[in-house]
Amino acid sequence: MPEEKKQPSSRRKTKTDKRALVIDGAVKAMNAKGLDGIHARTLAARAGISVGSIYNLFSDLDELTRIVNAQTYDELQAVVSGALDQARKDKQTPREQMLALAESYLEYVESHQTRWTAVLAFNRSRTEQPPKWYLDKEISLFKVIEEALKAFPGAKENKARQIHARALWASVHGIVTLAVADGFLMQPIQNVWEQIKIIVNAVAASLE
Amino acid sequence: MPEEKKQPSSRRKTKTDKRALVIDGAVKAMNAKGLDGIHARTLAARAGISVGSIYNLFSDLDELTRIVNAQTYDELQAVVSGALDQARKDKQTPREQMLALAESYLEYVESHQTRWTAVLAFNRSRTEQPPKWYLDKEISLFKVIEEALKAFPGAKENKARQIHARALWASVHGIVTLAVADGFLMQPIQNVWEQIKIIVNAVAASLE
DNA sequence: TCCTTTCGTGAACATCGTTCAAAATTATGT
DNA sequence: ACATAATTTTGAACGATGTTCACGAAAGGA
Repeated sequence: MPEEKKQPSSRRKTKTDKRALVIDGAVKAMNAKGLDGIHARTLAARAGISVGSIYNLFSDLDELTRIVNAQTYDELQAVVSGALDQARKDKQTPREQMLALAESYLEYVESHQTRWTAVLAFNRSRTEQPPKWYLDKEISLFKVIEEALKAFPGAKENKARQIHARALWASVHGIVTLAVADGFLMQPIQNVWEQIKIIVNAVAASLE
Repeated sequence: MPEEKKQPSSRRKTKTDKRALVIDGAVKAMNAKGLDGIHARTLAARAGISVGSIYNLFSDLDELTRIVNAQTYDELQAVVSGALDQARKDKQTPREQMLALAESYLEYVESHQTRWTAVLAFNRSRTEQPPKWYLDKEISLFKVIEEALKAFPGAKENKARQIHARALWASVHGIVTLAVADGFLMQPIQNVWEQIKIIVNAVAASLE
């Protein structure tokens, strides 16, 4: 019989406070220096606690990093689904809605390069399966595209729509990612946007 | 006036030999464990030399890693351009040629997952600009697609062809990469192939 | 107040990439 | 052949890193 965990009010509060403090510092460090900013001793010092306490608040640095990345995912998610809502309100065509979606993604990544590349670099560096709640962040991002696809006549069937959504998402993601990898040096943002239009327009045409 | 460097025959030979030995071990370690297999002490031991000698043969581990990755690039390059040559010999349509190209890429990555994810993870983890010879490996891979695009009527102009090539390459890359990220678990290879066909067919249709 | 439970601490451990002074080896000059 | 110079090899040592853990402090419940 599993006993109920008692939650000492005052102590619990200070604990979540410290967690929030560390997370806040980690977000700032991530914004400034990407993954290289995430170090146990540094973050502990900035939060005014000891190294060991980091491991009382988080199981390891990976968990902390995932929490920070989750915030980035949430932010991006808000931007992207906000763009879709706006496009719908403006009575844009399905194709225009899809383009608006992709554009919002490109804009977000371009103006948050350090944070976003940190997310991608971290995801690639970890070989083990990420926890479910973390995976869901990715998936819900991709669900927005699937939602936008429903407006197309040629994507009525569920299975086909899923595949198309995945293909579109992965493509736009690939284009943006390749561009941000060299800091939009070889590929100025105008070129990137043209590439996105080529793919989205081509796929949209096949669905109209 | 810079004097010519004399190259003592016997010594120089053993030096390149050791380099090759270390590289060979690094390739094997990379195949087996990805980036986690690349460690100075381990590689030194396997090559029968001391830790310090690694730094006599290479400036640092990054250089060694890039050399290993370059071999992977070369291998992939051979596979992909071989696929294009074959498709041309078989008198396939431009669209079929493009599909053959993408398929060869997917097949290579699927059967060399560890090595390929290591390449991508490494490229992302380094923030500094990679050396030119390393960048060229990426570029020459992308040139193959540009070459295949020349067969399309709608891609006669240079500028447009470059953008299309980049868009196609980045898209296929994105699709494959996203799939290999979770080891083809969520996305079985059949799905991945369907996604590729959607993109390539859509773009091909817009160029015919 | 005393006991139990929880939490915070920082020294300690293992491992990493990298450096460097000394030793070993090889080339060069006579 | 020998001595000297140049080069290479070595492994101990350095500074960081993530993580652990025994111990002491703090807080809760009786």
